[in-house]
Amino acid sequence: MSTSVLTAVAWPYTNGPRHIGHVSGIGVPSDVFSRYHRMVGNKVLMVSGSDEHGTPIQVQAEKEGVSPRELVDRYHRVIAEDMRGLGVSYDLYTRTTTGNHYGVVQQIFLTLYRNGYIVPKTTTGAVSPSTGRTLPDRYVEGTCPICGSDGARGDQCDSCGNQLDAADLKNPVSRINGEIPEFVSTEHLFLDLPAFTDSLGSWLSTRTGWRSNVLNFTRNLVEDMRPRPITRDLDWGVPVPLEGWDKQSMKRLYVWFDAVIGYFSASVEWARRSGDPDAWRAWWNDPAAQSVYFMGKDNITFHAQIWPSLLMGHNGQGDLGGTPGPYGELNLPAEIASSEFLTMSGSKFSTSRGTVIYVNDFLREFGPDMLRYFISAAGPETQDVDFTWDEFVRRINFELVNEWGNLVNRAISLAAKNVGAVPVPRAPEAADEELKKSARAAFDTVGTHLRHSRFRAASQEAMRVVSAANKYLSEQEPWKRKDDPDRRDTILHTALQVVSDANTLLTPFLPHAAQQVHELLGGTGVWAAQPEMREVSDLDVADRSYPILTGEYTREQASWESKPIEVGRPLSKPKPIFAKLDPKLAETGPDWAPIRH
RNA sequence: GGCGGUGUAGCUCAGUGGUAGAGCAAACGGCUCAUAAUCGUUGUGUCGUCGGUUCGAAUCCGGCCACCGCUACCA
Repeated sequence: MSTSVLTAVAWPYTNGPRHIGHVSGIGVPSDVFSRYHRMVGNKVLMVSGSDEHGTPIQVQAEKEGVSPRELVDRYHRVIAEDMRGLGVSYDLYTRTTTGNHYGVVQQIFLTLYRNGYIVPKTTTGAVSPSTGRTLPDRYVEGTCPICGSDGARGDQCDSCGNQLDAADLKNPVSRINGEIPEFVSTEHLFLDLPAFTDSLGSWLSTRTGWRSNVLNFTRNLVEDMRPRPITRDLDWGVPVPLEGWDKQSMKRLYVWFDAVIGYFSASVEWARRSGDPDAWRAWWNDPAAQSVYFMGKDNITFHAQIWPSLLMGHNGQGDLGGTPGPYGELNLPAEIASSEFLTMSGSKFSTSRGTVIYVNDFLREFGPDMLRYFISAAGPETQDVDFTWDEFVRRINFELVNEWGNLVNRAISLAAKNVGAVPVPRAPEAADEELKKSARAAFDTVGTHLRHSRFRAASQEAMRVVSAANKYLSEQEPWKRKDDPDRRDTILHTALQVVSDANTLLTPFLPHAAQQVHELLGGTGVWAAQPEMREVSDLDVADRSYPILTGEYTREQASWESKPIEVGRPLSKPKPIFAKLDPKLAETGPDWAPIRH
């Protein structure tokens, strides 16, 4: 039976190109997951986009001397290209500066407001005198009132580690332009999180199958929920659709509020572009649909606490009750698949320290599947993982190239040389049946791991089939069977069948290589479909266009089963699907990201 | 400070009560179809530390040590 699966992928902040840490916990795992579900026959909707609002964008734009829109136009394209190159199969990768997103966000806001979950409050905050914009605490610098050290930030002092309030800093200065911030009282709208204490708490208590760290962390949060501001004094964001607020150029919805709604607005945009504007309902209104959210651990609070609260408030399911808005009752997250962090030589990726590896550099030199394999086999799934070139070279050369690449080359070369086509199997023996059986059984074990987002275990199980096939060939020695062509053909047929099965099992991880292997085995057409960049017109704003990622994944042939290979298909001597990495890479790193000693 | 995580073979890790595991690395041997690839054999550990529960603990409980993350106006 086909299930509707929504793959909701965290929205990258549009302030620069992606590094491999960004995609290791989010892009690659979510894509492996989605590809698997499509192969099983489920209806997958995979959405994400660029998160483009907020103070950091504005600050950076000013630093670069461009408008915020120019900045995000540039990086949206760069990030989309990174994802395309990696083969992340979004049904829609869009952005938050679209007319559609603005409309959906405002509609959700209005429903929350009508249901009583949004309340005004007057607060005191730092404001830049020259621009009138909110100055977030971390952009205020001064002397720490506790330990007296200079250079403390408004949110926290790095010297003594205490949390601070920007208003308490001595000699506060804006880190953006050095001016002295004003502390003014200003009215803002708040999401009334305490009004979800009971509803969110009881919802969480019914969650099963979530990773325990996500559940524990969120339960902790629920114990102490305070109203959270959803507006800012800023002119870069979604306008507040309320009488009196909509005309103020310096009041906008706070970026986190509009960004999480992106999962839903992107689904709506996808539906509108598909020709059936209500098509999103299969994933959002049908309680049988599954929605799985992929993000880094720093984002758990937004996905397990705030986003469910927004949805409950919209649905009228919070402690204050209410009724759903025009979108009807929207599904809450079924699973929060949060990842840990990829570190670089023991510390966080850092642009300023030069410890960073950009996706586009990586793709240019190694192509997508080596990175995809490494992340799947050794990514930060349950704990932080340190990326080293040494480990990368080892995994790729010994596991991917030697075992899998060589098996493909070995089996097809043998068949091509001896038969020139997929040979006819004669009387199979026990060893043949056993190998084929274990390959067939792997569809269950690997599939179970993938459904539970256990990508390391899944790829390991798939590789087990590869090892078994190598061992089988060594034992059966088909190259010594010139005097018994029937037996030789049976062995070669078996080996090719298992290569085909292993290729299917590896397709979610290695979609590009899988396409090649499909063709080496004599197949034609699209085995694993890839996303494409498309330039589209904004659906609601005249004269505006932007690039999206989308794809026609229904035309791909890959399906999650052992398909009998077609006897008689011509085979020719293959070219290796992977080139081995130079071992020197392990010591020096590539010249665009050299290892520093 | 609070919350949480991690500490198992040289390396990367799996292993939630019943005689310590995998892959890689190392050593030796086989094979030579294949990208010097592949197959087989072999070793290795006070499972951070101290104590407790138990017939029995890497596995449960408590103390301690080391490293790390989060701590909400960060998007």
